[in-house]
Amino acid sequence: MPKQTYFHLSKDKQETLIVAAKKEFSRVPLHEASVANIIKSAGIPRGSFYQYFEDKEDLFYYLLNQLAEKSNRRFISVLMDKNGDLFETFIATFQFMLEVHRDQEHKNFFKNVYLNMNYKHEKTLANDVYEETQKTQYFNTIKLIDTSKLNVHDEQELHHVLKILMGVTFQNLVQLFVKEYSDEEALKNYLVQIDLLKRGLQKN
Amino acid sequence: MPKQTYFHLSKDKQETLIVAAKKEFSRVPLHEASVANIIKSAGIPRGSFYQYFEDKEDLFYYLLNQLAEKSNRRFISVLMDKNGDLFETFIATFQFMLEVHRDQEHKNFFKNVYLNMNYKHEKTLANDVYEETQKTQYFNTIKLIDTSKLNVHDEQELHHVLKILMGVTFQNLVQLFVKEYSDEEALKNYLVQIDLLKRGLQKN
DNA sequence: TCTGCAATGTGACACCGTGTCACAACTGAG
DNA sequence: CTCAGTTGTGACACGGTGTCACATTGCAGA
Repeated sequence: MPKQTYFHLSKDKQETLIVAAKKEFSRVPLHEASVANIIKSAGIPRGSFYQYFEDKEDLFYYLLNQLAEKSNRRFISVLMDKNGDLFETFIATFQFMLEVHRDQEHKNFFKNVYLNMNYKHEKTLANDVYEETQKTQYFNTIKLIDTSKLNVHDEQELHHVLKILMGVTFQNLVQLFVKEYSDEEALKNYLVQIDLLKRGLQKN
Repeated sequence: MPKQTYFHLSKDKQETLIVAAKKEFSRVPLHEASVANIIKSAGIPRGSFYQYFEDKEDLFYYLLNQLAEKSNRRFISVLMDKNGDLFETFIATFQFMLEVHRDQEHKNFFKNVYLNMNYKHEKTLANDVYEETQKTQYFNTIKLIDTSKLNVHDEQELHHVLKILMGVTFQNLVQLFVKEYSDEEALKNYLVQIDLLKRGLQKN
């Protein structure tokens, strides 16, 4: 989390920092990004940077979290639109992600995120970061799911279903960049996997 | 891949390097590891290191690949033992992984691998690295699978099933370190997920 | 045994990035 | 106008990387 000093800055300056950061994190993944480039691009002295952020990771995860929150809100609203249908929601979300990632403004940034998707990145994207909101938000989301269509017996199993779906979804987004799939191919593969998940991998 | 020079070294010296590398990569994840520590521990000059390896990544992935190959051979032999039962094989492999990771010699190394599991790590562990062997090995493995128990219609779907199972397996191994589960808890969770995958997430 | 080329060993060095710290500038309450 | 608290600033110490000129070794052929 950025330091208080950062939040005392004018919205303008905050935005400038974010833009500069995104530019650098679009160029290279986190561990190759340099503070030097960010400050040059934002036009602030080095010392100031460290007044605002602990380090580049602090800024990176703040940025990633902002984008994740947007996605998360979208996920919830789609879930409501689809009357709690989890599969439909995941598919719609995946499609939306394809669009977002196609967009030049975000493309390279997400490429660097997904190709270096480690636990902390995934946790951030799964909106698991700032613990206060985490649990309540999770329970609110869970409540929206229509479990009557799901093959689960208790909340425990529902939790695992979510884990599986998120895992598979992330995996497919990673593949999008690794294999340089077209949107159509990526979606096709994802749909096959979702279908397999729905109907079960084992023959009855 | 290490340079030829490395392979010209005596087995002893090779082993010393490997031990030193593993020590450093157990201490910290790849991007925090330093060549300085490896050479100090191995007792070789800096210049020599760069005679043997392109950089520390080269050494890291070589090491990881060695371990992955061991796992892979094990996977295949278990698959044969279990007469091609994919689920049984994955479960047995997961259990074996739990044992291996419990072992102090490997524990921290794998912790650093899994908590920073990015695409390249996963690809290496999935034994996807050196392209020549990759495809033939994949097809040989596939042939061993008893598809009569699986809810798949073609090889394409089988491929996706493998993707899903590997993804879920990796995810659970990561959780082992993130949540610091006991072996029993980790296995319990994994079994719940495998069971869900088998029977399908959607109610009939 | 000697010669000379190719392969390997070596560590000082140039370069680059990080995070800090002493000091400067600003701000606002009294 | 003052002064304490906050923020701005950039030079700097530190540590890590990969290279390169030179030293050493190994070995084939005379």
